[in-house]
Amino acid sequence: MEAIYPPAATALVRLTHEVERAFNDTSREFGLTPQQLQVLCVLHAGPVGMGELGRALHLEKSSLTGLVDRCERRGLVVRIRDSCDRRAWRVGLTDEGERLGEQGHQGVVTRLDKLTSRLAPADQARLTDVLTRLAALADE
Amino acid sequence: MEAIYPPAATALVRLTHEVERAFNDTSREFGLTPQQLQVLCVLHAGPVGMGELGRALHLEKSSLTGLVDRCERRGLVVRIRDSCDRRAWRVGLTDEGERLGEQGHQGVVTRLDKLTSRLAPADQARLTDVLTRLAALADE
DNA sequence: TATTGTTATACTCTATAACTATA
DNA sequence: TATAGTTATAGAGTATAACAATA
Repeated sequence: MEAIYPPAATALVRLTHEVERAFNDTSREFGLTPQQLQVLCVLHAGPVGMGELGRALHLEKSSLTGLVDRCERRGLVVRIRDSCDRRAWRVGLTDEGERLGEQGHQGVVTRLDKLTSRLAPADQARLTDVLTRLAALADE
Repeated sequence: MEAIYPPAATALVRLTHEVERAFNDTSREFGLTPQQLQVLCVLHAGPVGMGELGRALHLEKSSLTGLVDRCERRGLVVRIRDSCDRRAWRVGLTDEGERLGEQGHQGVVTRLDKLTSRLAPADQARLTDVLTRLAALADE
């Protein structure tokens, strides 16, 4: 697969596989799906509306309905009526969701750190610096 | 989501979303699923056995059977009997699979280049350098 | 006996279209 | 009329377990 990508894209795609692997392995370790772990990560910052959650995850609203349903059924999240708009819901973590989100996050970070820590310290600093700058561009 | 990751892992995860988005958008543009495009990318280097393909994609063998079935049904790949082992199959691209693989690859690269090209030239060089080194570590 | 791959089964994930309820 | 979210439906993706054929 590497051969057909130019350098920067090659490496980005290659590393994406590692991040996906970290998410797959970690979520499985805690009896979650990768998508459920994603939800827990997004909600760690606090409850959000379904619309906002869907945009964060790049999902159609009906896809999100199902995902939140399954998360709720597993006791990870709860739907709370929006106090201002009776059509809307906010989604927040349960204690269990908070706990698994923390542990899952830690598992992903640990796996990724295990990889990046093998770089020379100067390279680690450069990696963080350039990636952070690139991530900022992607956010604009 | 950013808030709970330390710098390097944060940016890696954030950029993974961009790569996934590039794959999602591109594959959709060509009427493929992201997983099917992945298969085309792996097979671009030449036919491989089911076992090797499964390892490359980190899939259980039964999952791969289904994925290859659907790719075959769409005319993207063909199964060819292994000449040495009558239990085994090799999977290769059809002309259509080759064509869509090329175009899909180009679409992903174009999207990612559009992002990285916004970095200063010196940063682009640093990005490629460090990411390539990190990818090499992940391959060991 | 061990290995290669498929089948059977059960979920999860996702999108499109149609719908309900509220704004 | 427009928006927030759900339901109905269909297909894709994945894993586990049991199985067939070959080594």
